[in-house]
Amino acid sequence: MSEKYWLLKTEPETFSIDDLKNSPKKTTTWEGVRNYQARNMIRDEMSRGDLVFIYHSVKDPGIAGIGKIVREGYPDHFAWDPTHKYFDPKTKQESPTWFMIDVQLVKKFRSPLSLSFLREQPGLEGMELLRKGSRLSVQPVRKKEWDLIVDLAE
DNA sequence: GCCAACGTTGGC
DNA sequence: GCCAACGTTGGC
Repeated sequence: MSEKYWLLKTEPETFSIDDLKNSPKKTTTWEGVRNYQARNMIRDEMSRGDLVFIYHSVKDPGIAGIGKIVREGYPDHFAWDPTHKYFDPKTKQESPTWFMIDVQLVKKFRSPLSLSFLREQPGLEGMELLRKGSRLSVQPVRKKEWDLIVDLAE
């Protein structure tokens, strides 16, 4: 069973790779995904040990580094907290709608790979991230794309 | 700030 | 089940 590769989006003004770096054990919960397609990947497909790119969206968009899934999908309890911004009144404790994972920092890139730089790279044309209108906050990454990007970062 | 792309909601 | 209206995401 080989590890799989993913990309996780975050808005750095909400939670950045530096926040992850400064977290205890460099590990954080990754909650708040409220999209069914992304939920399905978190709940059904991600495994402990899979690697993820940490992608910063909106402000200086680009891949900032690498993380590792250290806990597989489990119910996102923030959905049941009425005071929390991720509260979802429609989901029930008996049948959780939303799931979260725990992610540990593996490395922060010396300099992030910007979206515009990635667009220029031969071999990445088919990447979900680069598709016009791509909004998924959790995306699968092909092994060849993963390897190419890791090479570019070094 | 603009706006294209996309997901969700709700009337019918 | 269709689809218009609306809200959100996110690049630029």
